Amino acid sequence: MHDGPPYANGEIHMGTLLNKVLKDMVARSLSMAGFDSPYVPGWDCHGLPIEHKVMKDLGAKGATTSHSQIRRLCQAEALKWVDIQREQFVRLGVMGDWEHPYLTLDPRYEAGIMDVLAQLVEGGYVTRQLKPIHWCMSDRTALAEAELEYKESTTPSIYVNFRLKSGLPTGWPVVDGSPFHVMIWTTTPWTLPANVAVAVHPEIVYCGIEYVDPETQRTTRTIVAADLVKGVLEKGGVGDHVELGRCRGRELEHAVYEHPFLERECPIVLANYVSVEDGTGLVHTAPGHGSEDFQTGRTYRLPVLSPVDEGGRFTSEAPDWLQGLGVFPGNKPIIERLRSSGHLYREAPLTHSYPHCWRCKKPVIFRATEQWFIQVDHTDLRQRTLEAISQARWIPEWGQSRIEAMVSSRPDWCISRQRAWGVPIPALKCVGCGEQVLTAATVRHFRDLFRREGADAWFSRPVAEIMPQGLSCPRCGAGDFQKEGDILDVWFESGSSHRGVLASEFNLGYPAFMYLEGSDQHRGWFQSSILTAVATTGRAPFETVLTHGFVVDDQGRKMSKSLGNYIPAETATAKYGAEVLRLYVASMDYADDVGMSERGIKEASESYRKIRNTLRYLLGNLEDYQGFDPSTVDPGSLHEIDRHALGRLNALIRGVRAAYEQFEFYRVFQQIYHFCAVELSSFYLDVLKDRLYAESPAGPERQAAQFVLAKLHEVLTLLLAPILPHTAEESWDYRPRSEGGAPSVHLELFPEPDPAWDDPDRVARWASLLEVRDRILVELESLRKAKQIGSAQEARVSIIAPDFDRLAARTDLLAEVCNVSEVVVQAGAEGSEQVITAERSPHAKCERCWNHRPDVGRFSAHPSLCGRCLRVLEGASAR
RNA sequence: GGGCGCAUAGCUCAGUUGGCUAGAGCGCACCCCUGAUAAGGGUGAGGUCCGAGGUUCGAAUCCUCGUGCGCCCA
Repeated sequence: MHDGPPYANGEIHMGTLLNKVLKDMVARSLSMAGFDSPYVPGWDCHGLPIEHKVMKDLGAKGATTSHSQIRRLCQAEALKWVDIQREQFVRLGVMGDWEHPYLTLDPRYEAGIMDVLAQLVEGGYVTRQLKPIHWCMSDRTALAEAELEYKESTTPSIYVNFRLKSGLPTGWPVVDGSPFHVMIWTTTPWTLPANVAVAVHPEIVYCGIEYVDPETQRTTRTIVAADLVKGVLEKGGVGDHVELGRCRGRELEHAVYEHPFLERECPIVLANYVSVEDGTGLVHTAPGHGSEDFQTGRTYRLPVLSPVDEGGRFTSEAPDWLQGLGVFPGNKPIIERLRSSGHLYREAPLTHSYPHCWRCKKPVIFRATEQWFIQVDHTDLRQRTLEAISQARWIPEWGQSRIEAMVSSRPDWCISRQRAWGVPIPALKCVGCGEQVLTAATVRHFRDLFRREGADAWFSRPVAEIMPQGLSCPRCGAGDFQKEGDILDVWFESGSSHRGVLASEFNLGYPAFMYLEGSDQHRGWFQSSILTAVATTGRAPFETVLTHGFVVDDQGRKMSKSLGNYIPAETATAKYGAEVLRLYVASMDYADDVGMSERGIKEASESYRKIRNTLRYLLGNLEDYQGFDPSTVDPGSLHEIDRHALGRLNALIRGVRAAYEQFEFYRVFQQIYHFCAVELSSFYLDVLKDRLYAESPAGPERQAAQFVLAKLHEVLTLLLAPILPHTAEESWDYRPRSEGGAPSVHLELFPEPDPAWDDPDRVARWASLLEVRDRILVELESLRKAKQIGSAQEARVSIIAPDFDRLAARTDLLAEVCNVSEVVVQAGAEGSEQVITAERSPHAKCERCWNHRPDVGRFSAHPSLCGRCLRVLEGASAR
């Protein structure tokens, strides 16, 4: 069992609790099934949320605080939560090497990450490509989604006609001198220099129309989504139009248009995100300035243009009339240019939600920058990963199709982040020519450095001290370098745990037997782990992946603080106790989402008390059993019902062990609980009371019963141990000494069924016996309602049965299992119905055992006792 | 909008390849016990098997289309 590291930030929640408890039950049950089942917990310590928290605490000081100092604060923050969460996990009874967890900020772990990276670089997977990211022009920095604030902002909103050169749908009228256009809409005119395509939706219906522009009086032919024609023309003040043709978007694919102010011919492409909610249904596409555009660009191999520098000014790649201008001021000349060239259909200001920088509050832009990528299709990595996926076991099975779909369609993996709190990508930039040096040899050099000094060395020490000696630029041969500032995606870090934890340091073995996480990790950790593992080792880092659903409330809605259905794990544990919460987790089928509620926890408490009280009763009646050797009990002295109980216990052992093997803890719970409540509490233990309380304390009758009680106690305690570790341990401590065994129940193995108690004939006999019992109990109930009796012992049952011979032999047993004082059977006519009647016993009640017996009163020395009790008492006094 | 799932009693779960009046435990109601007592026992009432179509002699079960909820994307 390899632990997927939770994020070291904040209190644990019910989802964390669910995950950790399930892992613990897996690890403990495997241990008791005879496996070596170590568990090394881990924590994910780097990443934006922690850095974000630290920066917020720093406030204005943040801007002037050094990277190294920020990193020190982040580390303190992460370690603080590691301690808090560790305490909470221990409190939940999760068994693991808590003194030696793995932390992603541990230098040994960081070295493991570098080791994986070196191998990927060596294999040629790692490349540098342009990718658009959120960029603050004022702070000159990349921003993560969490660092954006969405506010209302007013921008120009323009409709532009791009002249179509070819690809008009067949059948549409072609007129010389009156070309068709495609009309696009955008609120960021400044991105038009980077326009390389127009996207349409394959299924949306588009209309070719002809209208007269009210301003220029020019007749124009253009294409707009059919649903938007009316609105678009109204906005432009156009009265009439003529429809010239209709087509689906897919018919427009590969048509070619001319860029409105650059010498560039661009294609119409298809994209599923295009909608008719606003605009024209045709989307201006600039892969350098938008995330979706970038994806579409990858599909169609479009160039990623981003003629904008760090300060948000147009570069020399932009037309000369824009160079040096800021992007927002650039809107105006672009619009004027479009107007004068006749491409502009309409312009108006629009106020809409727009992302702003969390720190300087200014609007941000999308700007393409160079990022490090892992190429998913290099040397067939995607196919090899899919193959590895098919060789792992996925529980539930649909997890496989889920991750397969994701891996099949995932883009290249961008592994660089422009942050402070993480493990650096140790790329060196040649001061002379700007070449980025990142080779397997340099990465391994830094791996060794990080192992010695930690990744902080990258940030705190000058490049000359830490760079490989004698390194020269492979392109220009110069020897001066500077450190690049990017860090690795945290998914790369945790996804490397198979190296830093499984394959080294902790001696856990590779691959892991199991990864067990929530189903969201099909996109997260499972995927980052298997990709890096297949690329570096050729195989999956796990044999089995078990996933669980999410914690929802009792109505199936997600838990959130704002909905008011949130149950804090910490307070629930304090209020109800770890064992109750563990039992609650165990009682539900985690493959689906698990519904949790205060009421549900209360019900789990009830179940827990029933189980606990059953164990307590067993122990209570074994009080004098210490030192007694069960092996001296003659199996022949066991009653029929004792053998029945042990047979049922065999069935329980088999059922529960099978459920553990399938990790179906709710079946473990259902079976154990049912056994405690139905087989024991309401039946066997109730029936046993006469022997336990009234028979001679050390006599064979009572000792036979105690023999069974000890067995029941031992088996139940062992079977419960993975789910209720504290309760089981406590119960184990009180077991009869003669049972021997390990000092802790958690060092024991699961019990085996004893074939001596298997008897198919007995099972059949008891099935019919219990049917008769059910009918007797109904009769007793009507007698009770009639106020004839209170307890069953006050009753005498008469049965008139056609199968007299079979039943007559069992009258004692019937009386025993029904707790009545007497059962009498009479022969009935052949083929007649069985008739059961009950009445108040005519006999006197024995003061000692409370049975109503005919011989009560016959013994002058003890007129209130029955013969059995008199014998017991005389035996006791004779001693 | 797309991918993957889930839906049987108030709750947690059964319900084989379609085949008895859809089951169990808990909870609930009522009753009993007072030698498991912040316990124990008994009886009983609870179901539009998410909905609508379809296949079939027969559907909780198979098919189609929906609805609701969840995770991941967009």
